[in-house]
Amino acid sequence: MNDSGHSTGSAAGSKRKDALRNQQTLLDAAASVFVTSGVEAPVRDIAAEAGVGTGTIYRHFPTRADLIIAVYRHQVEACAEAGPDLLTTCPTPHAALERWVDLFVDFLVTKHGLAAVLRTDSSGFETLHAYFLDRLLPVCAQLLDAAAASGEIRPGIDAYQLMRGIGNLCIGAESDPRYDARRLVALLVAGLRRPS
Amino acid sequence: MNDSGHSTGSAAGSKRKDALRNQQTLLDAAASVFVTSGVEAPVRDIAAEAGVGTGTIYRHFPTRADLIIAVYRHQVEACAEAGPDLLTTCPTPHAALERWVDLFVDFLVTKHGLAAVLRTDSSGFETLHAYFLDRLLPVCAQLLDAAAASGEIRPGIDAYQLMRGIGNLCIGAESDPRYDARRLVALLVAGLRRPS
DNA sequence: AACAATACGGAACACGGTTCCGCTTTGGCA
DNA sequence: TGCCAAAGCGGAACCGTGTTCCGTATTGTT
Repeated sequence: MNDSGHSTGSAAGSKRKDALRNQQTLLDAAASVFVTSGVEAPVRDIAAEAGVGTGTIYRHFPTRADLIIAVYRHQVEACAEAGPDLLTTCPTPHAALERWVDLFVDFLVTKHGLAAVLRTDSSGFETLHAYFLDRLLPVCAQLLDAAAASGEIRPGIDAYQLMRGIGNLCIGAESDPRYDARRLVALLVAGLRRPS
Repeated sequence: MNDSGHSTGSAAGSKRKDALRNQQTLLDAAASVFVTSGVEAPVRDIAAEAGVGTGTIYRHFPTRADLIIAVYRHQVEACAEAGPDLLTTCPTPHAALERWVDLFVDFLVTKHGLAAVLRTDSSGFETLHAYFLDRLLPVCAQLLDAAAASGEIRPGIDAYQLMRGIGNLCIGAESDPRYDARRLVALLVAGLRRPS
């Protein structure tokens, strides 16, 4: 309890106030750059936007992926928390699954290039991949299980595959007007339904 | 009419024989490296494997993507030509579509990292993207049209979206045992069926 | 055999992530 | 208030890629 009690949301135990200020500046700058140039914007651009050196970024965020995580943590949390809510709100588990997938897809498609960074390979982004999985996989699994338990969907696809499939389908969706990721994902989720 | 009329198969109008030999050596080396290290192997590795300098690669293939195209041209052609055949061989157009998609997916999944390189972005690979589209899109469209004409599938997804969706679903499939791209693609294609 | 055209090798460049280190700022303490 | 060690900072430097450039070697024609 040594600081005045306001935290920036993340685990900000750092001591010096200029460091804290810079951390926030960086998050803002990154968010701004991500919006205009996409998630794959060069670190140097973010540093420039924040008016700091590149070293500063790496002291606060061990790797580019960690910065991305930090920027989108709130939204990922929101997405994760929405899962259980939808399950109680929606008429059927499958409907809840559909809604949740919509949320997830909107999130991915909205953030320029985020989806492309979720795939297993693309070195340097294991952290990001792991974070998304850690946080969202259980939620997706819960929805999937509920839908399975209610007999609405056929088995054979687990939450991991579904999430990777959705993530993959969203790649490049924002930069190609001819490609509608939402529709394809919807098709996929519809395909989960029991044929009966 | 100055040359003796033997060509290596591709548009090889180049004159000097060492150049032709090197071109073939490069194709073989590239094919070999792609198998062991994936399509994203560094140009220098391919040059080393072929025992030539990097400059030589770029004289024969303007860009890395062109080398990839050259290596896989045969298989892409085969895939393209299989389309019409399947249409006459299979009992229904939808079955033909399924078979063809299987072929395409096998091709993508087999070649380490090829799928990842088909997306619209990933600068430097526009050539490859364009080639795949030019060659395979008409085939896919023909199959899709036939299936639509026979009333087996519902409209709303065009060939372009289907191909991009399939390509995306195949990304990373070879490096992740927990992910079965074939199954997801099958789900997608199954989802095209008319609900009735 | 000589020479011009062609091709070659690999150093050099552009660009992106990441590391390193000398300098600056901060904040506790006298 | 002034001092100083610790914490933080900037950005040059490093590494790995794709790509370009140019001096040199090879080819084949006269």
